[in-house]
Amino acid sequence: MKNPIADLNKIFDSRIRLGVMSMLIVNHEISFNDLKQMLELTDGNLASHLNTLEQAQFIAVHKGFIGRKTSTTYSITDLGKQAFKAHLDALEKMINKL
Amino acid sequence: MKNPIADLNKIFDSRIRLGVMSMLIVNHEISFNDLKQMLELTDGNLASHLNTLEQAQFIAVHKGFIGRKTSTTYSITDLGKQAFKAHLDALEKMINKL
DNA sequence: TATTTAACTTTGAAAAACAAAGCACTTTCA
DNA sequence: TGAAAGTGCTTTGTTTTTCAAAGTTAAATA
Repeated sequence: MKNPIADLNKIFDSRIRLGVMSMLIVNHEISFNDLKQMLELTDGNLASHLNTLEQAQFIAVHKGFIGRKTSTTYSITDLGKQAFKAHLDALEKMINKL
Repeated sequence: MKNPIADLNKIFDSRIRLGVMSMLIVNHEISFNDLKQMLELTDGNLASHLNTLEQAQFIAVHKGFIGRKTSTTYSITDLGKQAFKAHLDALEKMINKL
């Protein structure tokens, strides 16, 4: 038998990063503020998790405006999509022995 | 829209505890040593995660023998089964927007 | 002009993860 | 018989991660 957790991606151990990714898979683009409210996080906490995901190049940041107000939005990258799907596959494999 | 991570169980954020539970769902009983080898962990690390799961009453410990050698085995409790399934449901709901 | 909002960064504390070593007990091997 | 090895821990201490709170910059609104 094989180590069932070896293929899980460490970046997605965090529920918050998992939540961000799952939201970005569904919604093409989401603002900082929406993520914050949806996941019920403080600014600093969200920012640091987004940073981790950006470092890994799993998400991309877009600085823009709504009217003249700044609005930062985030989207998933191809690499991020790949990694997330691989993680979900690993989870499934681990669990589908049920 | 609802917070997608609110229903995830914090105990299962850990890949190791997730791995232990997934193994115990499939195999009725597993020894300390087998878990250790399968998950590639040090004694201390495994023991502390098992302790967390035991505290939560998600697993039960059985001290026994194989021949005359001591052998501690672990099994999942009904509560553990419930909690794990609820976690998997939450994961699925989070992801099945795909 | 004062306040608010957005999106951070910085700081620091608390919690969690982890490896290594020690330990009690038993068994096996030389 | 004595040394080495295995099982299943606990203890210790370090590293990593998480997180909240406060500070920051810049623009918008009252």
